Amino acid sequence: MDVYKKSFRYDNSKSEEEMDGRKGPWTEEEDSVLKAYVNIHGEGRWNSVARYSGLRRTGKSCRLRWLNYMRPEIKRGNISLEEQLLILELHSRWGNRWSKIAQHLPGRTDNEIKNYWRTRVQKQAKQLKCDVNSKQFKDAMRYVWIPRLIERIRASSQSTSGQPPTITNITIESGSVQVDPSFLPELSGTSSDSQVSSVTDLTDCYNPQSVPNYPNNIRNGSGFENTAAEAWESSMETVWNEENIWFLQQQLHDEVL
DNA sequence: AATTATTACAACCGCATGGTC
DNA sequence: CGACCATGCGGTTGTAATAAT
Repeated sequence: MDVYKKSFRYDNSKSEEEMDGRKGPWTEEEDSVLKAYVNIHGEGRWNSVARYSGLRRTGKSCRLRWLNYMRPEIKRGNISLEEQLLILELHSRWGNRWSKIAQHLPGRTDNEIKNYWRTRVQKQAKQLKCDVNSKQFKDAMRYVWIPRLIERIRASSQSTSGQPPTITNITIESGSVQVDPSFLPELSGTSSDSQVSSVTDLTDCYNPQSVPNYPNNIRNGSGFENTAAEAWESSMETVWNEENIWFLQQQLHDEVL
């Protein structure tokens, strides 16, 4: 599932770099060498990997390539709704502790989560003309974005009976998270989505004056097109274990009460 | 159809941390 | 204790792909 197989055009052909240590995108040959070496010797000792594998890369580079791209358990593809929810929740608690957050998302790397945050979440904040750490934006996330995600997760679980247990089993105190689904911001990230419109939705629906009495005051959002988002969501692969579900339930419980 | 703007994400960098001598 | 080295982490950059104009 190599979605991202771009061929960057760093100048990889310089013989000096070949001697001193290459930079830029990894080639398939390099990947093969790294994979073979790690399969034999295991992870860690990255400087040794760099030194003895024949790769002209730094230990750092080898480590990064392995952890963020080549590990067999790496999950590729779009971030699922459940994963988005977990990222938002955990980030609200831990801030930019990407590595820590990633530990609770099996198959996802800190780099991927960081990229998700920067490209999606920070962009929303920018559109709202507020800082990502501001109360305004945190309220928008807490009272608009997250409930929306929960609703969508619930909806998707109801439409897929017989599925393994998922995060959709979360129980939230009645009345605490009741938001008109059509009101909430678009979160999807497919290339077919209109990034601008999704941002505009969040901007439009967020009304600082009405928020203090949330959740009852969140109303009147205009709907927006979900087609692309739903197509994207339906293609998601979600792997959840009991521990993750329990963990998120705790997170949500703490937030709601 | 061509050009410009935006998005996604791999990879790099600098700094922090921890282990060893 | 301090110097050195390896590794980990978070911020940032660069570029291909895609969307918008």
